[in-house]
Amino acid sequence: MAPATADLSPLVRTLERHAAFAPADRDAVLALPFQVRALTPLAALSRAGQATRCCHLMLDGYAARYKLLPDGTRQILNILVRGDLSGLGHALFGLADHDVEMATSGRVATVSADAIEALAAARPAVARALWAETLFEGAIQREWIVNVGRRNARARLAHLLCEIAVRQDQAGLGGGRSLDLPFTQQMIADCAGLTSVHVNRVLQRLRRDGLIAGESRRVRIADWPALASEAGFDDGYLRTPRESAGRETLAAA
Amino acid sequence: MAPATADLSPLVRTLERHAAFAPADRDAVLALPFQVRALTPLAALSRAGQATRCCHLMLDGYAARYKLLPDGTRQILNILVRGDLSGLGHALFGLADHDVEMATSGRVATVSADAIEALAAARPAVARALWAETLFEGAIQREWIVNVGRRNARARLAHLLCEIAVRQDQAGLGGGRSLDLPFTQQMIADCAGLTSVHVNRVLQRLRRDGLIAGESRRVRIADWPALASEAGFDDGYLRTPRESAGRETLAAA
DNA sequence: CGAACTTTTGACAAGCATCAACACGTGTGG
DNA sequence: CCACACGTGTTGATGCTTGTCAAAAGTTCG
Repeated sequence: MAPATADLSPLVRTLERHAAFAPADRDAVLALPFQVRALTPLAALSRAGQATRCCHLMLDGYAARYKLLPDGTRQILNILVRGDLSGLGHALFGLADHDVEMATSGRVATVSADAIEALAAARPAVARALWAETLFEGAIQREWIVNVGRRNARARLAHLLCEIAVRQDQAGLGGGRSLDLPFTQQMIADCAGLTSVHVNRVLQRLRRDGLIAGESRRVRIADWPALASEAGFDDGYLRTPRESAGRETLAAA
Repeated sequence: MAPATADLSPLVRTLERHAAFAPADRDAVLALPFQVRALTPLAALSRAGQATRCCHLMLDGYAARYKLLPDGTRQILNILVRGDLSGLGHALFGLADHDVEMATSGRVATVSADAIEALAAARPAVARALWAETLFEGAIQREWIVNVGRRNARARLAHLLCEIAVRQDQAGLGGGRSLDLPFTQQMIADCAGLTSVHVNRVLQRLRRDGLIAGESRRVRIADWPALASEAGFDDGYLRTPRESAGRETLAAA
């Protein structure tokens, strides 16, 4: 995968979506002390109930936040891609309220919460960007509530694929509409609040209808307009004001 | 209802859950310029797509954030009670990505985003509290994803009632476990991702089983342990570290 | 006192879950 | 190198949960 970019530049990229950074801001972020770890699937970044004072920046691969219910079912809350921060809240509160673990193999950079808080206190632009990023994550989570609450299985999966494709694209990963999703159908089911059996059937239909292509674990979006339309997908919630003003986006193209 | 407490003290109360305030911090928050408005049900606090540079503090009554889907269905994303801030994200981004409107009559205090940002820039404790409050709202929204994604209708409604009861209690409103919910069943349905017909039936069963009491629009929790148990309700996500350390909470009692 | 909304009820349909196999690929150890 | 175990994907049969449609009864408010 991504070569030896073992620095915090993905974080700079993420934060600069929200606020204008002076060179000194950029340098300050890049100067944060961190530690890179290569992880395998299922490796934990946070465990619910665990005390913690550090957070994690995704460098490669995918991670998933989720909550486990008493009956053993699980609900995935978000998929983390390159540039995403895991556990900002956990770090600030000192306690994790949900689990985060790797969905694929990949690398993460671990940063101490103290260093981040100190940086936020010292540099207003960084503080504002961190706050805005937190608000931004909230917008994504609200869209997930809508997804599981008010869309049927087909639209839910379509929406999930659209969102991940756009977020991948924004992270500077692979070609916009293609999607190399190494997720099991069980994991997709846990994102959508469905069973893996039903996900299997709906995915087959989407494939048969020409909306997606590729065999399992290699989903490719074959017909973006149709998929986005069935999903009721509007990428507005994934764009920041600074971006909307400027460059072209995937969905608009 | 609440008498003439037309100041920003509910905001101070909310923020002090997250960070230790010096008297000067308190005073600075209370000194924010604001404007109180008495609103009737359905009055808008934000409209999706609308440009805005102010946010709203709930003083009395309830409001609801929601998103409308192309097919006309709606999904409520959160219920706002006294002390909650509406539209922090909208204000910071300058654009609303969802609707917020009053669910009952009540009063809100409107504050300009510029004033809040200036205050955050000037007082680190306030900035930190605002950031923490944003993270905190994220925790509530994650629990809503779980609720609509992985619980059946009965547990969803039970969970919703438990959450609102605890949040009301935390806001310093009415007696802990009693709940005076002036919501239509359609509104409850929009919170839970269900239809109003099904909500009606499930509510009847909860009443018949002795978990709740009171006629419509006057729900009272009759058997907290049983209701919380069926909901799989754990109030951990509603408590901040500063609180957990100290005083007694509703669910623990 | 009537209009508009909300709650309630019933009959029926559909979407999705559940259960239980079986197929397929991959990796591992004998 | 083969046999086997294991995780994952696939399929079918069946049934429960929830949605849909429609109408009646109750409520609120001008």
